[in-house]
Amino acid sequence: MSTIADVARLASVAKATASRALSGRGYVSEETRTRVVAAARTIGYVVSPNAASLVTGRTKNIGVIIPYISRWFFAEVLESVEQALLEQGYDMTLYNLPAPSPERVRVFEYFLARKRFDGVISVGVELSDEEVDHLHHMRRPLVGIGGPIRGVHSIAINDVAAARLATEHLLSLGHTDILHVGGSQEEQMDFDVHSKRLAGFNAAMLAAGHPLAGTFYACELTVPGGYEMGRSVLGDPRRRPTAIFAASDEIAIGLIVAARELGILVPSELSVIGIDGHPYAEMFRLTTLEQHPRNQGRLAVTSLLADLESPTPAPSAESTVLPTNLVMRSSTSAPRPPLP
Amino acid sequence: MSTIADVARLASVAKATASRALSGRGYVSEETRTRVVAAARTIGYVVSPNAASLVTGRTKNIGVIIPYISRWFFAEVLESVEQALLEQGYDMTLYNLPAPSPERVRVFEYFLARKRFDGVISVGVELSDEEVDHLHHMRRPLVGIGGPIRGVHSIAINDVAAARLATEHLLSLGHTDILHVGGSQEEQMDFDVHSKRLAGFNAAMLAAGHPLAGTFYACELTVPGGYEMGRSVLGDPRRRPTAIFAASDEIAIGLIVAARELGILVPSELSVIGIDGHPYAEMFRLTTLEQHPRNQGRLAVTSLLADLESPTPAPSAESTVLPTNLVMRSSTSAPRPPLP
DNA sequence: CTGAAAGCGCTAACAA
DNA sequence: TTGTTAGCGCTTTCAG
Repeated sequence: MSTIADVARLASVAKATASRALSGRGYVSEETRTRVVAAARTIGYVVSPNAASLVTGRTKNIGVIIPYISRWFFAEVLESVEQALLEQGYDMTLYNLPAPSPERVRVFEYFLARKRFDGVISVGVELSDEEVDHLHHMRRPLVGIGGPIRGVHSIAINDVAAARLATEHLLSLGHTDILHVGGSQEEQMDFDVHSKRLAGFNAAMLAAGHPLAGTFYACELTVPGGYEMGRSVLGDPRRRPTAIFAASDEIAIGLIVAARELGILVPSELSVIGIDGHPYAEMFRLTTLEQHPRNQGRLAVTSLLADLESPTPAPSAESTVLPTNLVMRSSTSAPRPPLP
Repeated sequence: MSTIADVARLASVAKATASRALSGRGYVSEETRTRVVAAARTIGYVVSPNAASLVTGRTKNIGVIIPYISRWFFAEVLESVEQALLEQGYDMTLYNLPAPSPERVRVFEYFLARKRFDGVISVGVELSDEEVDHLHHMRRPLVGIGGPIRGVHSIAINDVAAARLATEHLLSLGHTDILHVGGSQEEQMDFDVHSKRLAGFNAAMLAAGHPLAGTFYACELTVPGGYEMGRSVLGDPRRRPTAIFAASDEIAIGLIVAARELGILVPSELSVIGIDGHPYAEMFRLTTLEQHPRNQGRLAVTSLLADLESPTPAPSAESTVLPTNLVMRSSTSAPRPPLP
């Protein structure tokens, strides 16, 4: 593998000049620049970012921590982040951390601590005070997606408001017998997403004067999770609701599959609304609140790289939540209220 | 950020000794080792892998190229690769390359060319001769998943055999009117997966003496893709098959959703078999050939790291295909032949 | 077993 | 505009 010394020799200049010519920093005459570039091409020279970062302190590498890869929302965020970073010439190093674990400690204390990254994006991970300190201690920008992180910018939707909006949509259609199927209140996701969505649902129901008793069912936030819950809760025609607000599209899809198996027509006999904007929504006649994960990903990258350019004094105490766009997408055949 | 010099000073040893003590390479008395380690702990020292790799040539970082993140199979591979690498103390840098594009060229000529990686794992990407040369030129191990790569080890299933096996399963149940829904023959995926699976299907059908005309339909390899195809091909009762072999579980799921919407009972009126081992298989009464993506991922990592330890002389001309386990998983209610 | 010194590949001062 | 020099943080000879 050739070094910049080889390039310099071939172009008959000093290493420093070759460096300036190739990196674009500092003055080089147009003529020598072309000579250096030509030399680099002929021997197939590519800078060693390791060596460069040793002296510049910049690695052109961003660390990303994320709890799931195969859930739709997270996969979309990841794709958009990777794409945005690549466009800007950055590498993305990925850490997949499903739950608090020994591995997680190791990632924070070892992997993230080695000045290998110019910055870190934390996707859907609620960091402990200690972890935030660890990260801040490195004096590198940090951006969050999915909820606030002390002292840094983050991108998130307002979960309470989203849940409330979704529920109000069902209420406005005339539904009164509405269920919420969401994540377990005992096993919270990070940022208490489960309880926030439940809170939004409850608020809307109470405001409309409906009782809350027996309106909430907890399941895993996956399609099979929603399916199982659907089988058990929709089986009994007497206690069957006319509408369900699901905490995620994946749950909603599972519910719809179960409903159809039980001979319940969706949406005419059962309206289902979810959150995310999942690409399967249309084929399942699902109404959903789009969460625009790709936008969130790009926004995070933009914000992080901006911080890198001009080290903004980190927002002191509270984090900045940039609310994302929330668009209600009604599917081809809109949910209908129960026939009188 | 503290350096090894700080540690050395605090422990009253030379930098070299501190280095030996912390890395475990070279002789250090048990007593000084503990002193050095203690010193490192107190000031929170973590090695800079960049600086270390500059002298050792090892980066403890593996590059991964993958065409999709949100498709189930790829997400699973990614998760398992990341996990296996982390266990071994390696970072994973991810490049998401959906299609041949200018971006792709840049990744190979720039990002992968900068000796930032100890090795590369290529998941489901068929590399051009030029790209393989690029990679080999770096004299770093390379492992493939999904199909052969010239001169290196790779992990893959036998697509022709898998398709044939799936089709034979349907034939053995007594089906004669079988369709294959798979990827377009014009827009091949890498490694010609589409045509291989079609070939396997055709072989089984011919062997059983069935005509091929009108048995193949092409769609996108996604759930909505399968759904659309299902709507159009299952709509007409006269030309409806009794069984379908889908090239992927995602297609199969889409087909089943469409079938159910059209009032076709699955599996009693329509048997569907797919490939992958998707977690939704059971709830959709789908029979599937498991492809064990997580095993493939771990196998790739093991193979790569082994190559790293003892630089095996690359398998000269042809690549080694380690066939993966192929298990047929029958769902709760098995596909049945058409009633006579 | 430990220390001193050299140097990995590169860029940033500073001179020229 | 270019060259010289120093040094980023670490590991590795090579002496001791």
